[in-house]
Amino acid sequence: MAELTLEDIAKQVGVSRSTVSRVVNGSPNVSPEVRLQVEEAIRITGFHPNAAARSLASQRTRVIGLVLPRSVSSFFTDPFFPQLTQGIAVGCNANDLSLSLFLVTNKEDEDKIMPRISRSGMLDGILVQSGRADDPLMERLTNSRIPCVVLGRPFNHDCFNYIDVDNVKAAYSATKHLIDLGYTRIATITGSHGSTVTLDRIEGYVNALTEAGFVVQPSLISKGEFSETSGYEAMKSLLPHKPDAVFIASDLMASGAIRALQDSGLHVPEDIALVGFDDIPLAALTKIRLTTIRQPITQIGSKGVELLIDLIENGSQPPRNFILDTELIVRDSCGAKLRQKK
Amino acid sequence: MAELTLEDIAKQVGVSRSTVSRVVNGSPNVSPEVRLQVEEAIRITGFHPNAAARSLASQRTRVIGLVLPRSVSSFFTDPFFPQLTQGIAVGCNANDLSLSLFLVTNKEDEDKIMPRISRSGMLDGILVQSGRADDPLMERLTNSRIPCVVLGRPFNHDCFNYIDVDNVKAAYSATKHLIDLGYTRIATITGSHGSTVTLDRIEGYVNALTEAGFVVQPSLISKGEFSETSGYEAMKSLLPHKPDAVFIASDLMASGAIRALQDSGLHVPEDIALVGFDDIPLAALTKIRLTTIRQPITQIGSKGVELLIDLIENGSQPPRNFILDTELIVRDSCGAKLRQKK
DNA sequence: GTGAAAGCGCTAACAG
DNA sequence: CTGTTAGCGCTTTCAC
Repeated sequence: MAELTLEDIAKQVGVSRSTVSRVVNGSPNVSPEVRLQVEEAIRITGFHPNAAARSLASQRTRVIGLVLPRSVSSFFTDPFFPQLTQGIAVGCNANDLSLSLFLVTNKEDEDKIMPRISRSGMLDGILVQSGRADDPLMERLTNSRIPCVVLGRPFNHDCFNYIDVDNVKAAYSATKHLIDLGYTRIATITGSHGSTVTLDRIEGYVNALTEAGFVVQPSLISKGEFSETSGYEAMKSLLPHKPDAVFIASDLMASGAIRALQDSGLHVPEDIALVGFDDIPLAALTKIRLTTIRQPITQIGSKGVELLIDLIENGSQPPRNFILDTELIVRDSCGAKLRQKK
Repeated sequence: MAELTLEDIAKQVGVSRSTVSRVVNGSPNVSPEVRLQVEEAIRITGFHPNAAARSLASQRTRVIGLVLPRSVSSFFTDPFFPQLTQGIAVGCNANDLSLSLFLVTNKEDEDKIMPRISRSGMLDGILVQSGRADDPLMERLTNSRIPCVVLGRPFNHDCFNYIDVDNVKAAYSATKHLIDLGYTRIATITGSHGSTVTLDRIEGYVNALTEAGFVVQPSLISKGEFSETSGYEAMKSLLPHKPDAVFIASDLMASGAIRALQDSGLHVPEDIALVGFDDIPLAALTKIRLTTIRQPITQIGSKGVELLIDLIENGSQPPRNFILDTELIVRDSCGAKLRQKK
């Protein structure tokens, strides 16, 4: 069976192609009787308008892109990204949008994919997960005219539409929680170097310490890069400096840290208390349940879709942003249940 | 700047639109000099052909879809899916294809998404992850004419193009490994009810037991559904029946099983030996490193893309399939290092 | 090797 | 409220 066209339906009902088009697009300018007839014909035949022709004529594709840059090397090791993707997918489904996924794995990908993204008219808008200070992708994207929402805080946040959580505040509250529990040598394991999340979370950590009158000790700040293994290594390197608590910038790294502690014969939270970040499913399932900062990951995704749709329909000036709330989830790893709050 | 068209480039170089089109599409029928000039003009202007117009004229979109049905509820809890997605993305990048992601989360999604997938000409072909016996999606997909590759073994595998591993053989080798190590009360935790992976893995388990002269005991077969929690529950329910080893249909469930064992004060592998399935990154990172069956997850994805491209270009009859190899990865949880092989 | 011309199936003025 | 008429930007015969 050859694919049906508007014309076929029009002929069948005895109206013009335009009328059928109006019905398909929900235009009010169609008489009820005609509308019913056309709808019936469409239903019976299973007609579905051709997407390419539609896009060509209307300059709209109803497709948005999700770009995960090279810096996101951990698409499948950290549940954060799949969960974000899921949130976006749900938002797309709800709005009759299709989602195109661009996983950039190397420089060649980037060079090949970028023009397709920005110049071929294939996408109505894009979502980019990025918080790298120096991501070359961001610049290329800014130069293109395509509506764009960043998931995470862009380095130069005045120029972008973005969705984020207040990482400074969240890290502050995590660290403050440890301070309030009476810990005095509070370390931190950071995220990847150069990303805004990492900078913000360090800032929150420093703020809390400073506010409480502690001196920030560089030896208690250990660099991770969001992977489990990096959490393990970072924890190991922290041990000689005898921290009694650690704020860790992701749950995945926290699970690595726990592994390092186990290997060293130390107990959580008795010997060292831990607070993580993200609240991935794993956090509640480890043997020592993780106290952590919950991010509304799914909502970041769906809110991003919402904002993007708005930009597409109403223009993107001036840049807007939404800061979503985080929540401290107290479980076992912080030792709150063993200690007395001050 | 308005978007450039073929015509603009043509005018600029002083040739016809057709010639530019030929250059863009790598047709051999262009003189070297003209080709060079056109290429130069394209490079300078940054011209990129309009995807919609191209699709409309050529009936090709260079977009393929990845459909993850409702039954895949665990897109972000089990690393299997993200990893598969990554493999597919890499395959797409390598072949200048775009990837459209359809995460079906409920019945409404399915009804809305399906016609878009199969009738709107938006996709050149699709990849479906599915192994449910009764997935309604599969039937709808078969009825549509769109080239389709199933990732996993479809229930009625004669009718489909698919990529899979030999789950029967893999489960057999996992179970056989436990038998060879001298265990005598070997249990299994299965995957979700009704999926072909689950059936196949049970079959392999039964085969190994039978071959070794063991009687298959229903009380030693516990139903999971691929989630961590279900692994935990399944292990708990197995405990009263005193297994000395368990073959578990996924690493994620295995990690749940380990948690259950820890809660019960039992040690792996001293009290109970475990073999998992998948070899997700986590498997090598748990405190008790998991012996498991490694699936070439990424390759399943990229091979799927490859086959799909072939179907699109050369037709899909007769149905073809590729069965990829698995490998038993011996680590600590099976107790191989404590026991003497027979 | 190159150009002219005819669509691909749809939307969007515009006229009635 | 409805039909007519132009395209949207490209591919693809078909002549030359």
